[in-house]
Amino acid sequence: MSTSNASGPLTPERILEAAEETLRRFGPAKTTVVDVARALGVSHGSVYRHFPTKADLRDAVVDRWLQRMHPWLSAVAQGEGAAAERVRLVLWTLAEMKWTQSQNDPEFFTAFAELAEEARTPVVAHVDFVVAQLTKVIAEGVARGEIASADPRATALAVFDATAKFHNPAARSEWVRPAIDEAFANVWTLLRDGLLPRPPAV
Amino acid sequence: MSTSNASGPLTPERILEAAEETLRRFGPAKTTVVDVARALGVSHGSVYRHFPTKADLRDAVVDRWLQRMHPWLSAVAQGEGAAAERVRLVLWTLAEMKWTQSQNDPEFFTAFAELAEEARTPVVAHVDFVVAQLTKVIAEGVARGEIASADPRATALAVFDATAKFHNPAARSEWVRPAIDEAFANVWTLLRDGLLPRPPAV
DNA sequence: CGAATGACAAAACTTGAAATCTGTCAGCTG
DNA sequence: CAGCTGACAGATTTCAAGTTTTGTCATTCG
Repeated sequence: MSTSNASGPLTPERILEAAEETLRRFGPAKTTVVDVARALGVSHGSVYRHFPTKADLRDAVVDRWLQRMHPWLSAVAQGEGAAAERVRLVLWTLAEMKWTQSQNDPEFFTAFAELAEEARTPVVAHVDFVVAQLTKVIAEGVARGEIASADPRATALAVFDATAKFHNPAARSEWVRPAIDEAFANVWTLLRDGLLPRPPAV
Repeated sequence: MSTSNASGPLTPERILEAAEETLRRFGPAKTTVVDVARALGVSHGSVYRHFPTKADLRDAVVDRWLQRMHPWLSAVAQGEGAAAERVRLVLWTLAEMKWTQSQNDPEFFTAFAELAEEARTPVVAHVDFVVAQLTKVIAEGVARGEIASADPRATALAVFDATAKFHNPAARSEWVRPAIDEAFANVWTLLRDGLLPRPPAV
């Protein structure tokens, strides 16, 4: 019996699509490779032809999820306006996207946050991407005299770490509005004052 | 048969001592109220006379553990020197005490970190204490013209939140030395520059 | 001949019956 | 009689047997 699927050859992309859908429906605890294969109308052996282990498949799904945010972050990083304001926007966008997802679909977000805890590699790549965007904006701000920093990458890491509470899914239990907006505003006030160049002492 | 214990009447303090010791030996998952009672040579009914539920006993142990840090934090908060430096010292001491414990006795620290995740009330009290210390130092700095802040409590919360990565046990997996010392230094540079008053623009 | 299958062994999970634990309280004991 | 005990009911956890899942690979299919 051939359960052959309408949509062409089996590709990593089609598997990832089906895996994310299955994860969404059953949750990370209940999703098996056989479930994913069934959603595609193939045997589980075929899935293993493209992803050597279940952990690799899971990491690839997490990677896809994280990378979907990247265009939005690039956009605000490359926008117009003062460098400090663009740093704020990158951090805010990063946090806001996660808050929104976590509020709109808590189960899905929790599922992905749990997966992300295990999936070191894609998370490291995501952090690297965000820090690279911040570094670019800060370096530009330094060049224009809008931001004071001896080492733009160190400063980028510092603002990223200092706002961890707002974008790290591990802290999601504290994302209660409106308290979290206020906390972000308070932290940002301090960071912005730390970024701005000081006029030479009199 | 009386397994009567040498040391006087059963007090909450003696129970907490035994509970902490038992938790340390068996871990939070394997510790039962019966174990604690056995360590004291009493029946578990006697423990329930002093703590209405196991959760209350656990919270009291966590509370004791967190409060043991308080004298050290008060000491640096009340020390001499510039206000900003004392803010740094409070945050550093808070982080350092946790890093040290987590390195010296990882199992014990993990156990307590897990307990703390469930024990809302003592954790809130601990955060309140630390923020109160920071608020005092910042308010003093503002009075002396050493620190710029429109609202010392908001600023205290901001520096506390901005350093969450360094003192929140939930982030303990990232406490790898020496990377974490450097990350702290970078964040602090930014926060300090945000705290210092700016000379009036020319 | 490359892509896919499905039978298979080992590992990881599920299940439910037995054991243990929590929290109560009537009664004992010093 | 104040403080403690231990039997007890209901909730939770353990453990071993049974089931499912992962990952491999010889074989089949187009």
